[in-house]
Amino acid sequence: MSSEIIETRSRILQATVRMLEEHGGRGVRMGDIAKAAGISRQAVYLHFASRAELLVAATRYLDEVLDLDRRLAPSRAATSGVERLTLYIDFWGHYIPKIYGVAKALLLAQDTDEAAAAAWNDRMLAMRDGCRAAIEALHSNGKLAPEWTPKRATDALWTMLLVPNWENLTGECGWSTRQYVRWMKTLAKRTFLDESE
Amino acid sequence: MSSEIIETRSRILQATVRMLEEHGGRGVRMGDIAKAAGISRQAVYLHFASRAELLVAATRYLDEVLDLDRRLAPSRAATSGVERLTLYIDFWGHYIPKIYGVAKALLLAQDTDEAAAAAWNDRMLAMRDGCRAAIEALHSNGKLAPEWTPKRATDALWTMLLVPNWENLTGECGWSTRQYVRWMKTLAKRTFLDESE
DNA sequence: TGATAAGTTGACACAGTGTCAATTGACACG
DNA sequence: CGTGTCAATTGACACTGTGTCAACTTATCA
Repeated sequence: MSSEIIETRSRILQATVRMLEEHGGRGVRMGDIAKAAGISRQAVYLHFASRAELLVAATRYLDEVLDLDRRLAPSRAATSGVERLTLYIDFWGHYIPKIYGVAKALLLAQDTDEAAAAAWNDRMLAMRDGCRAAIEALHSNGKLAPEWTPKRATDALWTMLLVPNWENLTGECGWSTRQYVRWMKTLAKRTFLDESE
Repeated sequence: MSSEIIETRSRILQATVRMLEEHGGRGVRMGDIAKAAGISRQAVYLHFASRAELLVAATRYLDEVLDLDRRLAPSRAATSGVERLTLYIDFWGHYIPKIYGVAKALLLAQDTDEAAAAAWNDRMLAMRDGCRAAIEALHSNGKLAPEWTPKRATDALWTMLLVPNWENLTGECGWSTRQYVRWMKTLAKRTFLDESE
């Protein structure tokens, strides 16, 4: 039955997400995932053509489970540029830890896997688009500090919000995600906001 | 002769650096390096026990060739905290592109290789220490903005200067290293400097 | 009863790292 | 002149993980 196909498929995806979260995205093999899903390694290949494809599907699955659209809604509904900016940072900052395992695995797979690299890239470009929208909103409110063009401000905001920055601050430096988010908001406001008036 | 040993060893290191630079640190195999050095793959193992060890040696070799100490001297000789901070960013910002190939390879090897992960970590901790010294200098000048403790300011500066940020801005965003350095300096001054007085 | 489709088992190709043993070739020393 | 030493070579091989293939099982639907 097709409902069983779907069931197995999502058991695999659940197992993938769980394993990657548990191991910080490192050293999780196809066989480990299969075992965690209670099926044979080969059965995984009946549903996903390659490890990269599985990882990509897992990120999509996570987006769905975590209801990405609902989380994005507040920043999209913001009435001012500043609000949009801070709400977007809020969203993304709290989203990173939830997807970190899968994201890290995808990031590491870039080394050997062209498809994984492309998928990660796509993902980051989507995030960039959120940054662009926030900066654009600020700009059309006339609140973007004059030294910035929208393009360069987008570059800068995007880079600030990259996963490795969160990873370093919360991992190596011991910051909480809450502290991370607070700093990113302050930094973004100080950097991009035109205070004159 | 021991001079020949040294000669071969450094031919390997040169080849390693060259190959990694050419390929952005990706997909360079032991055999490729051997071929580039004009010896057999096995001969590489006569000088370096593993790929990770070779990569670590290559970073040390590069530090020597590029005269790390000389480059570090200006910031160490700075007379004020602000000067120390900006000169350190100058140093590091211009150093990254020179070591990028090797650094990226080490970063990617973290996935499979424990030793590579440890080596990269060491490296980053050394960089952190430079950040700490700059922040400390600022602090003892009474110029560190009051909302920062030295530890948290060090965390923040260190994270800002991480390789992936340079990678993203110069790679994906098309910034020049000069633009990158300029922005990092501005950002650091705005963020950490106490302007009151 | 028989077709279809998911899943299982086990074998295998392939790439890349690292190991091992036997051999070559140069050079130094008595 | 012969001998020992040592870097380097060649070729074989173990190991790990991904991905493929073929034969077989099981359940469901018609």
